[in-house]
Amino acid sequence: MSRDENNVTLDDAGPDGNAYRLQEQIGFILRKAHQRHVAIFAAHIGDLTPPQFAALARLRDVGETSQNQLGALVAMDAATIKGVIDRLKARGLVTLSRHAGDRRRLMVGLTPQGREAVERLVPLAKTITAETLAPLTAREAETLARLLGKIA
Amino acid sequence: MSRDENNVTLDDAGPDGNAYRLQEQIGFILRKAHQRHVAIFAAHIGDLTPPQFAALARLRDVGETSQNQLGALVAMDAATIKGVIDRLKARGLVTLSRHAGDRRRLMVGLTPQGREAVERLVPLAKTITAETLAPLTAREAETLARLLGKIA
DNA sequence: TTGATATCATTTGCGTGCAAACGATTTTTC
DNA sequence: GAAAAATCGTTTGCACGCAAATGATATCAA
Repeated sequence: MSRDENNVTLDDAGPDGNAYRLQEQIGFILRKAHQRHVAIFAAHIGDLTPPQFAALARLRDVGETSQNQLGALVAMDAATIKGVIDRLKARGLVTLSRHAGDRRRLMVGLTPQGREAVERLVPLAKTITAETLAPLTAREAETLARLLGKIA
Repeated sequence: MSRDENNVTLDDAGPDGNAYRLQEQIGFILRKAHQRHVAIFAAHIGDLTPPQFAALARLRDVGETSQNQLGALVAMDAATIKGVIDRLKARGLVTLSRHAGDRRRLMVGLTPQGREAVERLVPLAKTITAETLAPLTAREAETLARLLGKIA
């Protein structure tokens, strides 16, 4: 063996070992991990999606807020949060009202049923988090959450 | 201070500190991290989505495969991969043909343009991975990929 | 005050992502 | 070989998620 000492990779790679394997890319793994979490969520909470639950849970914490503000709190743009809120409204879990001082704002609040739903589902949500992290040790789960938070 | 020694949490929590904060749940952080990655992807590769690129990249690695098989390789169910392939087909990046021995199978292959697109985009894809991981050290990135892989 | 700009919300269009039901084709089982 | 079961693909319906365009209202500046 004279030249070509970098002959370590398993498949096509340039002379500097610069292969591109989809399965190793962070975006691909991220998508799969997210998919698994959604599946676990659906298995435990069948009648509410993760975004819907997120909106309810955040609403419980911060109280009545404008629709777009709530969207910012749960990482949804204006178009997306609108659909989520519409569906929660149709199920009687939130109330909508115009802001007194600013007629552009659409205020969103929890109904008693909405609040009851959050309280009832929080234990399940904890289970979902635990099951998602089940393949990891407590220490690893801590690390994952921290690193993921950095790139989120 | 006599009882209630666990008084550490910042907001509502039971006597055993069991608060539920949405922002700390792995599913929520996962969704946000995924969103950021998709945004970075779109900023670099505007005319192809991550799933579309994933299908092309995997197709380059494994050669001609059936539609559902390819779906399994890129973590998409039958309904989803169909839409992705349809759009790639419409853009002349893949070819479709019936399998000789099994007339149920729809074989998918790269066209010359499809192959050219993959080769051209792989460097950009590497940049996208790097930018997504930019907030982390090389060591942290390694750890994140490993832990994420465990829960994916 | 008015005119420009910013903000809040809505709508449309497109692309995932999944469940469920379906038809067509194998493969298995008896 | 015929019935039953499995596999491959398609279609429909629903729910995000985002870009872009639009209308209504508020705020800022001249």
